[in-house]
Amino acid sequence: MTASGNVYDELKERGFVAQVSDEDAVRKMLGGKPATFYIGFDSTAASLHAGSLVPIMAMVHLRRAGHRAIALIGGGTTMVGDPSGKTEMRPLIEEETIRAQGESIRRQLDRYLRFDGQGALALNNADWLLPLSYIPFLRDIGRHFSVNRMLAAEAYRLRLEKGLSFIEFNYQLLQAYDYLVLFRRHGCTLQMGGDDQWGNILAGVDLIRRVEGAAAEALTFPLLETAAGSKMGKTAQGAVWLDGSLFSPYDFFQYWVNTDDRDTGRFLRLFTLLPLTEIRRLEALRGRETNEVKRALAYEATKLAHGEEAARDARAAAAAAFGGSGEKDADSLPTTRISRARLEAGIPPAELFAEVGLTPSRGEAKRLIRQGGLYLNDERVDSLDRLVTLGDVGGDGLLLKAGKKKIHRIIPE
RNA sequence: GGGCAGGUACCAAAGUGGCCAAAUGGGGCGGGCUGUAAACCCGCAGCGGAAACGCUUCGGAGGUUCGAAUCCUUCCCUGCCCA
Repeated sequence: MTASGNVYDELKERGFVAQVSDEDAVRKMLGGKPATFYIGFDSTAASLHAGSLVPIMAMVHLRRAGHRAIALIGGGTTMVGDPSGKTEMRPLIEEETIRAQGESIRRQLDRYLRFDGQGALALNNADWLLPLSYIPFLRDIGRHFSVNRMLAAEAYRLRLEKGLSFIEFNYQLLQAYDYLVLFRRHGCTLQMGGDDQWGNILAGVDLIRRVEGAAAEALTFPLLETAAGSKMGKTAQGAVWLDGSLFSPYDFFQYWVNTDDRDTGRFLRLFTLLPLTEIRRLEALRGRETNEVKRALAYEATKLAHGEEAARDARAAAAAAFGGSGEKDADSLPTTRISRARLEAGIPPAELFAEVGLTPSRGEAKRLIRQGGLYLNDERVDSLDRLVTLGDVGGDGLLLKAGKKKIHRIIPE
């Protein structure tokens, strides 16, 4: 907590604030009695990813300060697709898929927010969007929107060059309408979202003013990029999913450990609940010690996403893999069991590495062998036809490494 | 609906009958240096194969040809202009 004790100031200090409609009004709202706010999550995938952690953590902070959180699952809006900031149209998603994905997103959010129907609730805009009638909607809501103004918006600029279909052009109306519905039904007076949502959120603010004559506020979070300039929450292999079956807690932990030095302070503020005083201490550390800091970041973030036990396991596995400090635990490493018989016969290394998923194909494994990038028990594999046999297996099994960081363990059975 | 320009690998973008598994850039991956960081240097690059070589790929489907990403037909998609 900051000196003022106002969550708004805490959010700001932690780097959550990109734009606010009316800073004084928002500070006042969040400094007083419980206010109701919402953030929308479209159901475009079966899992949220690390990028979604910014809005999630913002909700967690506000919730801890006693405000009422509404997580709005975009079961209706996902049927349409948000063009904001996108270079091209997304393929439409099947209704059934959207429903299922929305449900799993709701479950993920529950980990962080604990939906209790009081201080935190999960709603789905499919409930009011899907039954809408076209003509009444146009007359009641559509008339408040200026096409001229929408076309001038930054969020559409790219799309005006590359093409924007009418269905996507409607997205903003639906999101604005969501805000209106939540204002009416739940007294929601603050909508937050990524900075690319600024236009959509303001459209809702305007709509509420026009039809209800009331003030509602908007707050956006910065769109994060890593110091290296890549999008937060994405790796070359794909998204850093919050779902442990899509992206293991171990990999999740490692993702954070591999944070760029320049990002650690920023990330500690955004992605952990550590007090600011502690964060300031940690980010002052330099050199080799920054690895300590990154482990703290990784541990906290993993704990929030997967629970304390998974976080401890991931930390132990990382220690085993990299020989760092902390308890080591080879059992926590990703492991595959291979029959004794196959090992006795001997397995070509490329086959083995590809089989356990350390390399996408045998060809890639061979490429790595030629480049000296594959290791058996930390010894470089120097030949394509040196077979892996039972003799290579030690007490903790057989350790495979692709590059210095991707690790897998083999246990005979 | 008409005219024009396009659809190539993760992205961008060359290639316009054989020398193309496909230039180049970015990204990626590996090695080196380091701190599981950054920067920098070197290298790799469809799948299978030790290799020879084989197989699949240039929006989809057909066709011409000894041979097609390249030519023809047709369909789908996108942008621009006109309606």
